[in-house]
Amino acid sequence: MDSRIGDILKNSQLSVTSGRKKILELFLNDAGALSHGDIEKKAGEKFDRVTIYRTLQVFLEKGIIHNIPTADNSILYALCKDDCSAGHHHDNHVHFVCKDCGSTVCLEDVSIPSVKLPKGFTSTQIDVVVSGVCKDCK
Amino acid sequence: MDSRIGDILKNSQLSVTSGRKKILELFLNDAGALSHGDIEKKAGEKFDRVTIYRTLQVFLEKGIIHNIPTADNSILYALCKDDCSAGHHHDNHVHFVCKDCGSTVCLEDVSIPSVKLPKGFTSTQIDVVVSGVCKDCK
DNA sequence: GTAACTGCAAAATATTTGCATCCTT
DNA sequence: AAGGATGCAAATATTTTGCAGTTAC
Repeated sequence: MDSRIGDILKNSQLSVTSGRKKILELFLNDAGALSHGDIEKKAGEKFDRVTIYRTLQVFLEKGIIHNIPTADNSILYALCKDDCSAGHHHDNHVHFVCKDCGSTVCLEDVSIPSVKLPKGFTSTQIDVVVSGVCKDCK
Repeated sequence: MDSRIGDILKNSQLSVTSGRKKILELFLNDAGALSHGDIEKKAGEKFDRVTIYRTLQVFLEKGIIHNIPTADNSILYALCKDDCSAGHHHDNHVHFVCKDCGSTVCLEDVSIPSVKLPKGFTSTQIDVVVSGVCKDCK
């Protein structure tokens, strides 16, 4: 088992339970983003829908994961990088949604271009979602 | 009544009905984006939830409106520009979500910066959602 | 042992579908 | 008149909440 799992949970002052470990493991193994449904499937019917809801919510609050806005408005979650802390995301990378295989990946190495806002607007977060065809589906 | 309303519907080969006119009017009057709930409220209990669902879906298919991915994953819709046609959106502007007043507006005059994708990736659409404080809430 | 977490049941919401009726063309 | 659009009812799906039993620390 990945030693990072316990560390991440402890760092966020969460009890280390089997459910949380399992969900966290899914995120660590799967480079991409996962929806509630994905987790339910991949976890292998092991635990309750409700537990997944609550776990994802706690992870969000603690800054372990973040949610990704998608063009089709499905709800996706992905691991945050180390420099995310509770309530303060520095999630400045591009998300890519493949229209063929449906997977969503974080393009860590593509930096978010700066956006010039009109006078009076202040930005605290910028999400960029690119839709298209990924390298595996080409 | 705004003469554009009838034109838009006719151009999309849709029957001009009171429900569609009303919903379209809301979009034309309100510069920002609307959620299903917003429409229900603003329409003044006049028509059925189901009609709203179906109308929004038809508008989406015809390219009259598009949906906006938001950081909190609520579903928002906004009018498409003239150069949108059914199934082919050229929705290349930035969306701004105000964390204070909750409104979402399209920043038509802020162009989408180009994004360099890794080898093998092809993009067909880029959505940029900026979260922050708008000029009215500052 | 205590506080936190989980599972089950159930409630509250949201979305989809079928069908009869009404409206637009 | 014919086809599409609407409203109502009901079926599904999704998310939230309460509570009792279990587990982590």
